[in-house]
Amino acid sequence: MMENEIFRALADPTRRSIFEKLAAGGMNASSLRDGMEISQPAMSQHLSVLRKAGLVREERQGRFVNYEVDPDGLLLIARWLGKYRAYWPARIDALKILLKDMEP
Amino acid sequence: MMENEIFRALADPTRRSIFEKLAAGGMNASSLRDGMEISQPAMSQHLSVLRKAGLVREERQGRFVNYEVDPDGLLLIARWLGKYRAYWPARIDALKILLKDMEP
DNA sequence: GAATCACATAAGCCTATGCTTATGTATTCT
DNA sequence: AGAATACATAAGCATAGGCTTATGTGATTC
Repeated sequence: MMENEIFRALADPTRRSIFEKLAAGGMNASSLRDGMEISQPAMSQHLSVLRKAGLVREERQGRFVNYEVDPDGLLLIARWLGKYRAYWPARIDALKILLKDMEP
Repeated sequence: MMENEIFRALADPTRRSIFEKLAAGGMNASSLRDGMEISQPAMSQHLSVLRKAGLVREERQGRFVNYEVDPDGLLLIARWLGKYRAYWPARIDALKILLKDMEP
């Protein structure tokens, strides 16, 4: 799981939508498609990209595969953001406090 | 400046390198190229993408153009990350405290 | 004011990427 | 066992994205 894969995964708006949907609660690939106008293979491919980036993880349940947000990916983004804390605007200045714990 | 432009800008490793270099201190486009094996037009194009994404801002100084990190872009990422605070791993749990201030 | 410098833009090429249709692979149901 | 369901993978296509070479533009220097 690399920084590069994460940002490339999030560069696609459809994938960010999928991720956002999963953040509201884990679900299987079919449920994810509901109301999304996306083909089954396209969804499968997007989930694969998200999974390889560490943003999402899967768990087989019978013939369904349940997907959920993987905190590991979010941690990497937080770390990336942390590198630039010197430039954070004042509104998130408080973040500085916790950054000590975030350093690799 | 949109969320989409930000993530797409950061999806390219060269652009993340440029951004990281700028985070160490503002400088002009030529200085940015030093030790980077990148053509002048390529650098100019990357800077344009970063600027349109709100990650970088420019200031003309004579015939040089000085670039520096734009905190606005970072704020957007922080906001995006904030949406998923429920999934942040324990190590950045402290972030929750400040999130009240980050909400739009 | 002509040459030079710093940078931006244009046009074209090549690869990456997201989609489609078709097919493969588990798992469940009858 | 056979059909159906849920999903993954393969192959092909069309567009997007990053690079290159060439040229344009604004500022400085001689």
